[in-house]
Amino acid sequence: MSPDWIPRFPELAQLTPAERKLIAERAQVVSLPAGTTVFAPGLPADNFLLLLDGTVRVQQVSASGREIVLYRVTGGESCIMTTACLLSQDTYNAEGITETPVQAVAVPKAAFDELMARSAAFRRFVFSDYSSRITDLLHVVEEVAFERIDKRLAQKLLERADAAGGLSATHQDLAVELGTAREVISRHLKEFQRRGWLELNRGQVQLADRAGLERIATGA
Amino acid sequence: MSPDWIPRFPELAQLTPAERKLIAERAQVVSLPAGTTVFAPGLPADNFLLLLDGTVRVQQVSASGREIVLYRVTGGESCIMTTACLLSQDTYNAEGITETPVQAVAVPKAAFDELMARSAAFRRFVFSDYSSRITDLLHVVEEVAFERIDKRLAQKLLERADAAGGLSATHQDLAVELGTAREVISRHLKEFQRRGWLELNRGQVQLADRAGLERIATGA
DNA sequence: TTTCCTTGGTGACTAAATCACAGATCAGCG
DNA sequence: CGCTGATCTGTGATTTAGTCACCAAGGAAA
Repeated sequence: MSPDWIPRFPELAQLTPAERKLIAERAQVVSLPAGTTVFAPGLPADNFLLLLDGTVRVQQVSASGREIVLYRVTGGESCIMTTACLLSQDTYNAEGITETPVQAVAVPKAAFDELMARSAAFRRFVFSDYSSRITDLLHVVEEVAFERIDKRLAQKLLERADAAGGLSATHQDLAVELGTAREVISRHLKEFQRRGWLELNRGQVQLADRAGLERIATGA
Repeated sequence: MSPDWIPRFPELAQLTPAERKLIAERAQVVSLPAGTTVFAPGLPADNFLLLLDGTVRVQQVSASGREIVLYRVTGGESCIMTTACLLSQDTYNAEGITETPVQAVAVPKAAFDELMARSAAFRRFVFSDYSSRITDLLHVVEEVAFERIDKRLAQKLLERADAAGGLSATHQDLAVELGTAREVISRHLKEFQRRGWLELNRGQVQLADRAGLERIATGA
């Protein structure tokens, strides 16, 4: 009884029939509306999540209330932070929130442990997820510690704009993406607009000259 | 044949005799002089390292040459970053360097995989190490993104000074600890000295008033 | 001693963050 | 429709951090 979502995770293609059966019996497909807190300090985290659809945003909140987006988990990936939370003694202040409606497979901790014990493929899957997240975090450290805000903002705009160059986000949203202050974003956006690289409207950014942004984004 | 170093890792106390035998036969105790590069971009990483003695400093280097210390691995801990490097496609720019002479147990990748397959205790050990490192990285992100340099510098001085309040480090060393510029450190140290909190000599900082530093370090 | 290298000091400037507002825009509602 | 409160954006003033360009002191080595 191989569940029909297995093909969504190429790394799990090598699971044996018995392992597929185990996962089919013990895991549940869940639907979460946008804005659901998937994990947070203090919340019990007793499921390993495999995302089928939608995205989960993982971010950190400081004592002073400022926030920074660490990374996003999308379809075909797993959200190891949930389980990592469990293991760490130190409390840490990262939280995961669904950005869109999400369909996910929830694997209870006991089943997760059993799969880890039995399946080399499952172990590889989990480890590669850990590695990706560590890579993501290293990337955040590098950006925050060493890169200029204008460069990071240009990168983020190019990354998050849709095919038509549109992007729905307030200045505050963009500030959280980069872990900076709203005023800083407002000023840089204004300067980008002055240079003709984009148009601004309340809650909306419209890219007008990707090449200009790309020059900044690559550090020219 | 349980190797005599097993008690150094409490999490491994529950290994069965067969698992101990496996590790005894396949792992090697190695000695590394201070300043050895344990892992780095481009270097093959084919051993899982368990530290017996000494410390490994893990740091990140930016394109522009600036550096930041991410965390340290000390006796009784394992250095998962080495294996994490292997799994991640994306190149990343963290490197591990021994700060002191180091004694470590090197477990070859094949033996590591076998232990992961056979021992729940070993899996818990590895996962708890992953979690600790993620926690460390989250802490770095938080500090870099949200905290003031004077506060972080005071914390670092208190953390790294010996019992007598002495600390051998150049201003540049301290700048790397915090991922900032040498001049910034020089100016803050000077100000701390002016307030009577410490004495400065070439390559040496001597704390004179821990209470003063602690007030800054806790954000007063 | 002279030379070279490392370390630390400093002024001038740019970038970013913080603080304190004020104006603009929008959604909901009487 | 026209208020009202909430959200979003703009902006000046100030502080903090980072960058650039040097120079000088101290120590090591030739």
